[in-house]
Amino acid sequence: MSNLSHSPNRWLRVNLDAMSPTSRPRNSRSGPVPAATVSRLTLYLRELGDLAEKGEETISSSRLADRLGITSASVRSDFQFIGVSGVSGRGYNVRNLIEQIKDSLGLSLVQRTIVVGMGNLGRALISYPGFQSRGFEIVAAFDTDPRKIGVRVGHRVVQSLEELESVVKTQKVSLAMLAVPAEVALEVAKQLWSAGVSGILNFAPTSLGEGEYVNVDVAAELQQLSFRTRSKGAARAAE
Amino acid sequence: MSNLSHSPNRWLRVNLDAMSPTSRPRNSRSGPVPAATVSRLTLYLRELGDLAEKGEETISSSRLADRLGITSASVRSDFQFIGVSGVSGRGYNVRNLIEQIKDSLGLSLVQRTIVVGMGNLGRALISYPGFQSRGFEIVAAFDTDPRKIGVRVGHRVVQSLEELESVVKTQKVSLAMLAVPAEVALEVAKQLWSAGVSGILNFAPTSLGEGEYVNVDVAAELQQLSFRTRSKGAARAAE
DNA sequence: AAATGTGAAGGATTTCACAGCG
DNA sequence: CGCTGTGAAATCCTTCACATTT
Repeated sequence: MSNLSHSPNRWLRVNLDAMSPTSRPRNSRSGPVPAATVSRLTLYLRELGDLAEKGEETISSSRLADRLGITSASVRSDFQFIGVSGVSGRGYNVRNLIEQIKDSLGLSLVQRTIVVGMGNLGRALISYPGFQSRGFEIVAAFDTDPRKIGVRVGHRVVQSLEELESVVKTQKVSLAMLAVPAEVALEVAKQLWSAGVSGILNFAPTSLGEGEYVNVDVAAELQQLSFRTRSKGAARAAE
Repeated sequence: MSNLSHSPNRWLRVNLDAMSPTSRPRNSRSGPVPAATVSRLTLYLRELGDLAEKGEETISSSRLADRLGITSASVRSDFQFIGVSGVSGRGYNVRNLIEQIKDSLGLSLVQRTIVVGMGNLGRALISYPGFQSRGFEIVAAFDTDPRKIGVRVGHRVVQSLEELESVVKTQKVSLAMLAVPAEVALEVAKQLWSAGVSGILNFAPTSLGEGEYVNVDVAAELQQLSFRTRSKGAARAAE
């Protein structure tokens, strides 16, 4: 349930009648939010966070676009998909924009997250300070290696995978970051889904089959970078 | 915005059985390789590596497609872009495929890479064993913190950024992974480009402006995952 | 004047569907 | 047969351009 209990305000003009998770405002460019839009929404959030810190109150589509190297039309069209409106001649209200993007990404409440696999990468993830401010809280860490279980990493104690299901339930975990060796990634992923996790961010270079997941494959990104530096001399930076 | 792709015809050469290191086929679906294709090529490489290990000699577009959750037409069309051909009724030769994809991504030679920033993430990257087999060698590590310089991480000794330029030159470094705090990322990126690095894989959640780079923003990926798990119940897993 | 909101145009990418080959 | 190679169709995404709003 999205709770937009902000006081009415002249910048914000959304139809927030009964927004159940799957319903969309209808002054939007109707239809489902395109994947390309979703991916840009996360970038807008990043920039808007900066702007808010600097005390900026409004932002125009074209200034925001410039910061990201995209077109202003693209920005406006993305905002329409999530039903955000601005003010002609002035722009969009930064604070509202942040709330509405968060809301449409399912980030109005902090998402409770776990890390599975306490190798170098898993430990780095646990200690990374940037999650909290972007909507995620790491509530537990897991490994199978008995030598690692019970050890403190950051400010969490590593637990056995046997405790997975109960932790997911009692702690209301929704997402997991999977940082285990590729050989076991699929197997552990199945355990995660069956324990009730709803999505996995997978750092192993493997497909995970049926469930909901996103891969982060650093070597693959390097390979794409390699291609760009070879072929086009004047390529646009992207992310 | 301006689309300044200025790559009409660079070098066009055949690469069927005659072998010449850097060649670009012409029985391709002419024109530049689409970004979407490039990103899938890296995934094909991953799967093909597995298949090769298992001793498979050929693979059909549809079996490969199934493994990645995409369509076989997509696979065939991607292969056409890089001028790879298969055999009717049989499929594609795994070993050749690997070579040709590597070739078209600029990976026929190992790419010499550095890591800048020896925090938790930088150290995890240095120790990650998966780069070598996918075409990258980490040849040096850098930090600015005097307490870290001279320290051994993995099997490299951390160097000062002052040595950057000379290392890039003498070691023929082409790519860098940037794992420094967001506040200094842009500044360090400029140093990297001016030292002669041709592409940067940026782990800080910031845009880097003009040069050639790709961002890996873990929190942003989590946010996209969050969206997917909220909205569509029957979403396709992707990467 | 400055900026939004949006049809319509234009590209890019994906998928279809099927002829033809081994 | 099974599978490739490929035009053509379909879909998705981006950008243009301009009327409209504050």
